[in-house]
Amino acid sequence: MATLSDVATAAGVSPTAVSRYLNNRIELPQGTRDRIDAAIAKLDYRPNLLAKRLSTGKSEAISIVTPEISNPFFAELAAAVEAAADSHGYAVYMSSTRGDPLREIDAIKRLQDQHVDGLIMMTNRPDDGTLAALLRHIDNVVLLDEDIPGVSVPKVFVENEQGAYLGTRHLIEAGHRDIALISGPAGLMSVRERQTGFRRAMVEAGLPIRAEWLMLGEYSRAYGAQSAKTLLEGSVRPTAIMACSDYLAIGVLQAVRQAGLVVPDDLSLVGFDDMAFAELVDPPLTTIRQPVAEMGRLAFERLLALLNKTEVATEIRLPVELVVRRSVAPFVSKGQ
Amino acid sequence: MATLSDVATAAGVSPTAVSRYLNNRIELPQGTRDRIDAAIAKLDYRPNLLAKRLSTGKSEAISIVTPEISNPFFAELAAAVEAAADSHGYAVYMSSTRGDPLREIDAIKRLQDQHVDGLIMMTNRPDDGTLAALLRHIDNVVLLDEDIPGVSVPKVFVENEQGAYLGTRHLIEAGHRDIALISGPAGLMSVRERQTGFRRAMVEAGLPIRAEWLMLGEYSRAYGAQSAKTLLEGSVRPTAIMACSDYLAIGVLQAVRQAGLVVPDDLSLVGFDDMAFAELVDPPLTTIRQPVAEMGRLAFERLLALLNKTEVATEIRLPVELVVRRSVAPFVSKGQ
DNA sequence: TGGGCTTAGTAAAGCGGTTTACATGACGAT
DNA sequence: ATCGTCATGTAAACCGCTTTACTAAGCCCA
Repeated sequence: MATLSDVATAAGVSPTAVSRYLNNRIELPQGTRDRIDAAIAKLDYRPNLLAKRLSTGKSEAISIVTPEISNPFFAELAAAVEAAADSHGYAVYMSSTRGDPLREIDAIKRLQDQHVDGLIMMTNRPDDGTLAALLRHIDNVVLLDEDIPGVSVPKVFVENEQGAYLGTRHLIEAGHRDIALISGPAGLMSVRERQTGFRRAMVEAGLPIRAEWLMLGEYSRAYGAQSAKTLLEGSVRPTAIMACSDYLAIGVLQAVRQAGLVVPDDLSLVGFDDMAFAELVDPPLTTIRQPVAEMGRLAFERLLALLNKTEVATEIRLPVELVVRRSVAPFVSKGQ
Repeated sequence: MATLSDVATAAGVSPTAVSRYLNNRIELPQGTRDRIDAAIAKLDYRPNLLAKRLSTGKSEAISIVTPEISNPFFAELAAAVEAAADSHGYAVYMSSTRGDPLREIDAIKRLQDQHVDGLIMMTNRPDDGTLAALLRHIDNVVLLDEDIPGVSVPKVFVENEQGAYLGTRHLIEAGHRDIALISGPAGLMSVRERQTGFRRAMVEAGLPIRAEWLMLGEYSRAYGAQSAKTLLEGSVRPTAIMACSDYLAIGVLQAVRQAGLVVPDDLSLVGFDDMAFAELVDPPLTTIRQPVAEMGRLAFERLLALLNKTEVATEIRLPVELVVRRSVAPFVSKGQ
């Protein structure tokens, strides 16, 4: 590979001149410019990014940390971030933590190594304070999708409370009164907020909330199935379920089918996320759509602003919307 | 951040000693080792990777190029690669080409910039020779999932021919004789091979292959739906379809439903890939499973071997397997 | 004719490591 | 006493680029 010096020699100028010319830090007469351009073309010179980075201390790269990149929700988020980053000339490192806190910490350390300029962090487990402590002294991080309490960085979330409210109200409007909630781990912001939205809709409609119908566990298909099974085996059955993720909803769907029942005839169901498969399952899932592409793009833009020091740590909330498909049916009283 | 020199000063030795000690290139007496270790701990020294890379010319990072990271198939592949890379201390750059050849070329250039040590490349469009020409002079690339003809690098593919053969034979064994094939773009290796497998099964069973039932287009849901519509509207209808990707199969599923028909009662269907949603759709899809995790892992290992010069350019074929679910029914003749 | 201002550059010191080649002192052997 | 050898390191160049501070030459103007 040709180096900057090679180009300089070939063009009969100093390396400094070439460097400054390439970075628009100097005005050179046409003749000199032509000689440099010719040398670059002839030698097929391409700057060594490593050297550039070492020298400038910037890497023009960011890292995105997801719990699991093979999860379509995070994959879509990552894809949106990547697209935005790419359009600004930033490369993207990715890492899946697979729920391992150590790997989350690793990613943050990489950032400290100046390996990358900034970090977009997604997590899906409640933090015990470790992450918060680590992030407290770092200022080029953006939190996406889920909060880590106690750190003040830009955050891009959705209207979780409103989402659960919309979903629950949709069920209530269909005539349901006995509605259960299935959600993720208790410590998570999204779980708390969605629960609040659920409660608001129920209270507003004057409906009772049964403690044993509030299932908080994890955002997984398995937990959805298990919770649904428990609910269906209870002495009193709900007629509808608000599931706080599509994965949970899929689990419910399978458990219901296994019990020989049918969604929505025997049980109405609303999901959350609107992942690609939501409209492919049977029945197509009524769910709360998160603007995933928008979230990813915005997160990158916040980060970029942060790097350019034009951003203060602020929290953005993106709207969600109810997508009506076919997993909710009007309530028909048992007596009929 | 503390530097190597800081550590050396604190430990009362030269930077050389510290560097060599950290890289196991020198034997030092216990006392010296302890002083260095203490200095590292006290200063919280962490090596600057950029400097290290510039110096060694290695980046301990690879890049993975996918057509679209939000596509679960590629996301799973990427996740597997990432996991393998991570366990060997390699970081992973990701880029989605979104079908843009320019972005594929970009990724290769990044490699040449020594930005990364190696590249795992996935593509899903036939190459017009541009990529092949670019890759011809590069030796740290591994091709995954799909071929680029004319380049001799390690390749990790699946038994495409056998997969389509198994799927088609499964349909034949269920009594079907009128079987259509829906697949991706004509120029692709996987498409060619799967077509061959399909033909082999048909010929073996003495069944005719109708040219108008060979649909080659693209691996997308839309094309699956459109092809199914065409097939259903034809004067003679197939009773079964071999779809060469689960995305295609989903499209078929939707078109069939739209036509007021039912899978598998009116039409049997086999997919290819066994993506996560394959068992979630209605009916759960009988399909050909690709060992995605294995593919990703193996691809990384090939690349690693390549970097260590212990690998010759060889092509690996991974076995696929038929996963029977509920989208295939025995053929019942119309007369009944 | 010399002082100041432009123009068109350059020298050299970093950035933070790695690596090659060499140095110093102690010790054992002759 | 001297030589060779081993143990224990070190000096300095280098990776390829950026950046700060400086300079040489030319020109204008008084």
